[in-house]
Formats: sequence, C-alpha cells, structure tokens
Amino acid sequence: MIAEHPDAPDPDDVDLSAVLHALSDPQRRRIVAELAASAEPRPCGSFAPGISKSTRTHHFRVLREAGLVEQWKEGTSKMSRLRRDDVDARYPGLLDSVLGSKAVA
Amino acid sequence: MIAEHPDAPDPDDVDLSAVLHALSDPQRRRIVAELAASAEPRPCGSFAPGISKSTRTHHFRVLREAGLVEQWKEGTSKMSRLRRDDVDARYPGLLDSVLGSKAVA
DNA sequence: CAGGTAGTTCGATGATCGTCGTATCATATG
DNA sequence: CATATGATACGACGATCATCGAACTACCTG
Repeated sequence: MIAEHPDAPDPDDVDLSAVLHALSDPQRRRIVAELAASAEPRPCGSFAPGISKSTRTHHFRVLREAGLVEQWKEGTSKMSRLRRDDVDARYPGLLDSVLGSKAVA
Repeated sequence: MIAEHPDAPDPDDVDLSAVLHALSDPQRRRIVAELAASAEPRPCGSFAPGISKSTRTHHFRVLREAGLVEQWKEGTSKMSRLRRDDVDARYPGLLDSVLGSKAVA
C-alpha cells in the first residue's frame, strides 16, 4: 500500500505535527520552559548549556519554523521570545499542559 | 561537548517526550482521534485505512508504549481503548488541546 | 583596522523513524 | 484437521533527526 487514499490531510495537521515534534525533544522543551519562565527576552546563547552552538542553532530553527519562538538580532546577539499568544490562540491549552506538567505540579 | 552537565533529567520528561512524539505523527493522531470519538472499543484493523497491517501494528505499539492506548485480545481480534483518564490525569489538557484543534473548531 | 564575541552554515555520523512485504502465530469455524 | 482471519515479528529501505566540529559571517570595541 502506498497511502494513496483521499483522507483530508487537514492543513492544520501539518503545523500541529511540527509543533508536537518540536516539543517532543527534551532539549527544546527545556528551552521553551526557560523562555516561558523569563519575562524578558534573552540571547540564544544563554539557553541549553552543555550543547554545542550548532546544535543550539538547529534547535532554535526547529522551534522557529514550528512557530513557537520569534527571534531578532539585537546588537551582537540574537534574542528569542516565546510566541505564547500566537500558540495559545492556535492550540489552546497545549503549551500550558506541556509546560505545566512540571511547573504546575 | 557531550552533554554531560548535571541538569535534572526529570523522570516525567521521558514519558512526555514519548507522548509528544507519539502524537506528532498524523497517522497516529488520526487513530487517537477516532479512538476518542467512538465510545465503544473497536478492533485495531478498523483504524487508519490505507496503511499496511505492519505499519498499523507499529503505530499501535508506539501509542501503547507511550501510555496512550490500552489493548486486549477479544476472540479473533484485538481491541483498543484510549486511556483518556490516565492521560488526562498525568498531562491535564494535553489530549483536549491536541484533539480539540480540529474537533472544537 | 585588529581582535573578540555571537550565531550560522556546511558536511558528516550514527541513531531513529515510517513504511513496506513476507513469514509466522493465534484463534475461531468449517 | 484444514482453512480463513486478525495481528505480530522480522528484516529492509529511504528519510529524517540530533549532534558534532570546523569554517565562515556579522557586529561591536579598543
């Protein structure tokens, strides 16, 4: 079988897959949690200590392409912000439940 | 770097990764959605038409090992049930938000 | 301009994933 | 017992992933 059947792929599904995949990595989830905890934007480099710069760049790209974070350059460093409102609007309760499993406990 | 730093891996994190990874696949999410929609347990074979039996078995194992579904043999076929209560208790709101992104719309 | 700091890009590598077909097992029924 | 049905086990294949180091770019500062 080649999965050729005509089931509505549902456009939202694409993004949801990306979001869930992005959040399925502990390293990235940790970044998101730190991002959610600190009100002020922080430079990328201050997250996920213990992994290489390239890996960190990779993780931030996955998060960005999933629509979870926003980034902008600021002087010598690049700032990151969790797009909480956007994500909450699109997938209500998702971030809360993913992050809350530790925080709310 | 070899990620040797001492950050609490958080036992819950392991399972959460498995759950999110399980839900990040559209095929599996579809199974879960169907499972959530039908009150009565149904045989595995009645889900996810268009994919091969082995693939379906694989998906059900991923869902089972993530703690999302429960299975038991009943005569010639194997029944499946969404462990809604258990999942809701462990990750409140997660299933609702993942499934709701389509259902609630 | 020289030097340093912060990120990105570019392979590469080993692991995991989704999918398949085939062979096999278990159970029910003729 | 023979057969059909529903599901699993077993590789296998190509794709994607997380991770790395090294080379490169952008920017600030002295």
